[in-house]
Amino acid sequence: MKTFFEQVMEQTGRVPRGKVTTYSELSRAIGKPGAQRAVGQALKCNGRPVIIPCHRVVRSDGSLGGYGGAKESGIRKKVRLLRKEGIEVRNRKIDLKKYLHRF
DNA sequence: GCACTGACCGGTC
DNA sequence: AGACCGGCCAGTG
Repeated sequence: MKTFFEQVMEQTGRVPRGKVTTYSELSRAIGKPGAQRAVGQALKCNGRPVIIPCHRVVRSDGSLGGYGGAKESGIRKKVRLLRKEGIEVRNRKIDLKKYLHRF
């Protein structure tokens, strides 16, 4: 049994390019619905966005949520990465109906 | 083991 | 649409 962090990172890495997932869906995929806060902890602590594409994780309402470092700065980069993957980003929000990846 | 924290969520105002 | 509130969960001191 891996740690919660390991599970989160693994699932996050499974999100294909051009799609996104929510903290809620992620927690559900791990088998702990309602552990979205913990999921956020894992992503912020991973400290390795290189091997873990945390920019593909957004909030359930479509807002980007957060990212490492300063809010705006991190968000800015996140938006850029998402757009690069072919995801339409409108004012820090995305269309979950189109880009939400289900496990 | 208790208390506080946080890249959250859903509902309400 | 933006702001507030209470509730959940794992990590940390």
